[in-house]
Amino acid sequence: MKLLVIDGNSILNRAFYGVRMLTTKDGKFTNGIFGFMNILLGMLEEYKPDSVAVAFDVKSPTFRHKMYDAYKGTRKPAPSELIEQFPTLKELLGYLGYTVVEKPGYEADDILGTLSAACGEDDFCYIATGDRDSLQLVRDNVNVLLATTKMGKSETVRYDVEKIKEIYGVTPEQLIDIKAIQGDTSDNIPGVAGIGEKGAAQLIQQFGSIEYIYENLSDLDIKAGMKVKLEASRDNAFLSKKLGTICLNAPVDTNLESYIIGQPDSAKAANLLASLEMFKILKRLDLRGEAVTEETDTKTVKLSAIDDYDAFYDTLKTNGKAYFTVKYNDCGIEYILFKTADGVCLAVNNDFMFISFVTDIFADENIEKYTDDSKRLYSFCDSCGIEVRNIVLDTSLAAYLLNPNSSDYTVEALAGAYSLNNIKIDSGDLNDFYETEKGAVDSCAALEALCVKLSAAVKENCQGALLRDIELPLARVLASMEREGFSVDREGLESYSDKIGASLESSLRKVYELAGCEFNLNSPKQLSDVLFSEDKLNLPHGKKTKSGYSTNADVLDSLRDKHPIINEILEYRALQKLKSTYCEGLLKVIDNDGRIHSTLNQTETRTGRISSAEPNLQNIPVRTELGRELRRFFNAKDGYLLVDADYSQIELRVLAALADDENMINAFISGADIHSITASQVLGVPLDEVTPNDRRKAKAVNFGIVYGIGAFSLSNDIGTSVVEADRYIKGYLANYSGVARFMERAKQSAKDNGYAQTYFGRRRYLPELAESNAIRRGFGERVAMNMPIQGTAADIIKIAMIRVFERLKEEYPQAKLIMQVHDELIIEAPENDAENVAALLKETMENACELAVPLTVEVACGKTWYDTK
DNA sequence: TGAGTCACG
DNA sequence: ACGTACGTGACTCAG
Repeated sequence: MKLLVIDGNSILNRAFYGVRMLTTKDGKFTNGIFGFMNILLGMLEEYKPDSVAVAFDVKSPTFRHKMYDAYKGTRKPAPSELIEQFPTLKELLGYLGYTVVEKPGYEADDILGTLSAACGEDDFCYIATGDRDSLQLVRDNVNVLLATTKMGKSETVRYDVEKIKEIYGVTPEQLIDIKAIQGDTSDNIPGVAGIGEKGAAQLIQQFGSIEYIYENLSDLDIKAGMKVKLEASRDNAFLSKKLGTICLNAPVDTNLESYIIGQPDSAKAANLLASLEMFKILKRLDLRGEAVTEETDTKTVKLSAIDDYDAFYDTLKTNGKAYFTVKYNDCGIEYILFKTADGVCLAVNNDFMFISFVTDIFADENIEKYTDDSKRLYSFCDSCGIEVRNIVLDTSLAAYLLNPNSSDYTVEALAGAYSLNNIKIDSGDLNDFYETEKGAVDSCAALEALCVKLSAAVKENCQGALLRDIELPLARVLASMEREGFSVDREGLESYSDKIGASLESSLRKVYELAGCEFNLNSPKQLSDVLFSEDKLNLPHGKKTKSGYSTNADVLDSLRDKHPIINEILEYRALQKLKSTYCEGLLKVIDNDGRIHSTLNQTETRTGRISSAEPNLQNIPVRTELGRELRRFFNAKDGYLLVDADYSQIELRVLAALADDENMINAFISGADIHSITASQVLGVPLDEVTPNDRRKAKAVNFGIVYGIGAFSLSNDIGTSVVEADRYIKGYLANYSGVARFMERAKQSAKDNGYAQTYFGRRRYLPELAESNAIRRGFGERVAMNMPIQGTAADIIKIAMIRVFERLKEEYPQAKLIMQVHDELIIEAPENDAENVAALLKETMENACELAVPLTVEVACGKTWYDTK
């Protein structure tokens, strides 16, 4: 019999602290269970036991923290986030067929000991724990699998008798004697006062046991000082040995047969895992098949090839709905899978009929389309002139609205999330196809049911309009923007790159000279060594990071006048960034058409913004002149101009409106500079007496408020004392009392609902608000205040994008929207249309949303992006 | 792969 | 006593 005995408390503890905080959408904490299952599954795969017992302490679990305990002499109770995971884990283990063993009055340790001792000659026992104390249980047929969590990755190390000998130089039983001398404050084991780890180990290595040592104490070759210590703690040493010995005869069932892995209750296990949103684990356990037979109704779906396109089209027309997924390859569409009432139907792109078939279907206004990646579909269809009409659901967009705190919106993941991944495929003649395209077929089989669930959930959340009027139409706009791309002057960028490269080299040489040595300046670690080591420049160091002292711009800035090297390093950093990220990075991604086509992600951010990647065109430099020069190479093609418009202070205006703050609303209506007005009101001075410095501070507070500011950070930002920063904030909130009330309301509402939301009903779930860790809870509160503001602004510009796109198509079809930078839109328009397009753009953006404050837009035309500012 | 840094709104 | 403003993406080093 091969037995795996797990110290449930210890492994769950390790897992909890080793895995980043995870929660389900409704706020249940799951990171410990997740880590536990990963460790368990890893062990099951590696050691293949036929019996499994999981031991738990019955008393409430504690958080063992040696440093803390050494100081306090007690144990800190485990946080509620961990405690609440115990019952669920036990339930799950039960469903999976593993025996949970608990005995009041006994610790998990004792159960491990007892079960391992119950193993006979023909048995083998693995003990899984994170606690080194259990190493004393190792025998010829008992190994300990010690789980350690290093940098979020769990690793288990197997200890057998030899490994113990190698590491500790003693037998497993002698570990008890070492500990009896050494003691352990966290376990209240006194040990011998004055002798620690090293001394204890040496004594036992040399003499074997405390019994032998004390029986022959006077004769042994031990230093006199140590003998005195030993003598003084004689009673404690024997007491400690007793305390440190793990019990081998706890009153638990020692018949190993009882622990043979039982038949899992697959349905319950699958349901529980699904409710914990652990789809990876679910998949790894492969519970799919059996889960179906139990309680959910079995669905077998037939996979067949469409042989008659016309007949198939007719059935779609009759239904008025088409559920489909598309597989693309280099040449276009490889095949399409349709989910119908009868099953999954395959249309392969292998004849001329196929294209006319899909063209007709996609363009058919009367067929509602349900699919999984509408942006890609629009993009492909645009590229070959196929119309796409009436997409009513995109699973990724719906799921993103339901919960943006996710990173995987594939149908596969979503089917898992909604427990729809238990559909069997009857592949018939298409067995070969199914073998190679299993994932796609399984996904399509779940598509219809998934759409039903997602639609219902969106409706329940009152997010139907958000989906229908914003996200779905936006996908088409983004597809077009990606396809259009941004024209770039390659030669100009190359020569700029050379120029930067030359400065970079000379800058590097100057740094080496000033440092008196050569090193890798790109390595913060090496730089920190050069700057702060006593034998190098020995500059005063600031805050520390995990791997040394920070060398970031803030720190360096404060050292500017301490050493001439600092300026040069900052210069080097700036140049290096321009060269590697912007010159080389951008040159690499200029397409054959001379344009850069970045990807605009619609389901990436938690606030509802879109993001740009490969390359990111939303962070092209603008704040320094040298960086801003880069924008000269982003241009309009021949005969065209760029039309660039950006919202003025959109987030503050949204805040004023959401907060319904009369003061702030009037400030915006007056049309004067908001930062100056703020300074004037908060300081109680007339508007024309506001100094630039006052304005600068007010501006910092205005920004900070949007982020859920604290006095500390503000003081850092504007270079005043924390006390003074606090005064600013207090004054600000007293003046804008509506804003103060809004912030409280936002926090309370997020706490009550579990999520923050925008004006348009976009949600962001905030499990952080339920955490006991004050730092993380504070973060949750700041997000609760920020998300409605940032998110509402994001919603507004999305609406503007859709309207601008539609109007351009109608009125100036040659002008194209090509870029969005959160509060800025860029159009490439024919020179002759540019002025009109500029007016259209400004008007559409300003009227995207009716708020209590006006939205104002500044617009400019130019040949390059640089020229539009 | 994660940490550190820095570009943008 | 803690750590310290929201949201992104890319590059580099080092284990």
